[in-house]
Amino acid sequence: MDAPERLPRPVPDLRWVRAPQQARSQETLDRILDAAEALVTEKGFEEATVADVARRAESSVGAFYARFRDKTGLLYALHDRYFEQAMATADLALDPARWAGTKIPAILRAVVRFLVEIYRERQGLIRAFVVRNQGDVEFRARQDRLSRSVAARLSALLLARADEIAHPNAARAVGFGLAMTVSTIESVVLFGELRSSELALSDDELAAELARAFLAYLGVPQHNTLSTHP
Amino acid sequence: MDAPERLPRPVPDLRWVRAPQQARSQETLDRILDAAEALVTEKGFEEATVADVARRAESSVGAFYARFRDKTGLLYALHDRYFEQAMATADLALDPARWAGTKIPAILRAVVRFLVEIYRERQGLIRAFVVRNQGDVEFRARQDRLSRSVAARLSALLLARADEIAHPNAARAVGFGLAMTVSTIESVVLFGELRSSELALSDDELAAELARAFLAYLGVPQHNTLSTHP
DNA sequence: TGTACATCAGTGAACGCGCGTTCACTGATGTAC
DNA sequence: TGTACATCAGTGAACGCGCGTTCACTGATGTAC
Repeated sequence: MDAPERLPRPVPDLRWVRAPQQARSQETLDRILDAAEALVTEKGFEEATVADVARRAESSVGAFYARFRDKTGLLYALHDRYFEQAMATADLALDPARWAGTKIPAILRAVVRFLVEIYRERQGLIRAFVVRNQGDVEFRARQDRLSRSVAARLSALLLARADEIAHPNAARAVGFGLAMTVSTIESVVLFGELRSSELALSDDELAAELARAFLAYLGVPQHNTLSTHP
Repeated sequence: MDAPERLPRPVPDLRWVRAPQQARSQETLDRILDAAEALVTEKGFEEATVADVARRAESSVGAFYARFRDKTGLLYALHDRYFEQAMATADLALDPARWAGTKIPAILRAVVRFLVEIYRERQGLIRAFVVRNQGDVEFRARQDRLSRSVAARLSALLLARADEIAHPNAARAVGFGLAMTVSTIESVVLFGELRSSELALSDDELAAELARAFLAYLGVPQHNTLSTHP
């Protein structure tokens, strides 16, 4: 769920990183990646200087370039780590077995709340990715793979319950509804839309309204909350 | 509606521009602003060089700095022009008189379609503003003023018809629904979300789905399209 | 167990590029008398 | 109607700063014999 920590460290399938040959350099690489993630989280990718990263990792600029082709390679490597975690998380969270016997409202409420939580927890890093999407086609393609995979899993779950959906085109509705949800989470959580208005919402309220909207859009009847199973 | 053209040119309330004293320099300023808008539209603000702008305006870098404190002043001036137009447009489009006797579904369908059109027409410029919002607090405040004003006008319109709305908190629903709508338009139109997926939508379809979602979320019954007045 | 040599890692000063900003100078417009 | 002077506009080469990237060099680790 909040996966950044100590997984067996899925060394990012190294297209963006020159493979270390000794344990020593593997450690350096780890320190660089961790330092970079922290800095990018704090100040964004453009604002995080290679020298910054090196210093924070208690390494050196030269060591950095021994591992990465260029500064972009770093962001790609960070995205690789994130990508692995996110995919694994989505697999778990959207596993059909897990939701057997559950109706759409309960599923969607849980999923939406979960999305809000993840975006909140990893705000800085995800923001850096989203910002990068503007203008880096290659990078957008990678993000697309992730969101499409999440969409596919969610679709499978919901379309298996298509009888609850009144929208004339259930497949489109699921996809578009998810897109609306994610877009809104991005504006609100990542970029603080609404923050200063009298409409400021807590994360719980945000999740509740998003779920309500999604369900209404699908045309799924919403029993006035409360019961999680019928 | 597509207002960039020849309004009496509301010379941007000149906090960001040093006022010209002669007709000649006024013309130069106009050329610079037009050139800048074109370039920013094409390549974004960061990517548009001061030298680029000067060249395109058939002016010079020095002339540029005779008018603008710095490069940022230029974006602010462009936003001033846009802001004036957008406010005027919103005033017209959301004037209560104009919608007297019309029910919520017809209003929302029109407004959403209109928003999609505007974002499509002025894609490049608006994208530049949105991108700038990430990281320039001052700038975000300006954008906020605009969106809040639009929200207020739309709220007035819809809350006057609150009896059509089933959502338990109509005011919040209108505000949040608009936020969802705008966020989604930004992702889809400005940043090409969904473009490559099998979910790719035309602008008409996008507007239709957005309106459907907004109405469903508000809890406004949707007579199967067709009739515009009751 | 030691010695020689090759490769891997790491260091940080120096380089260079892009771009915003300045500045010394030329020309145009306006005003005074 | 002209002349002198002040201010406004405009020009573009030169400056300087930030930052990514390179490179000559030192030290550590591994391998051969």
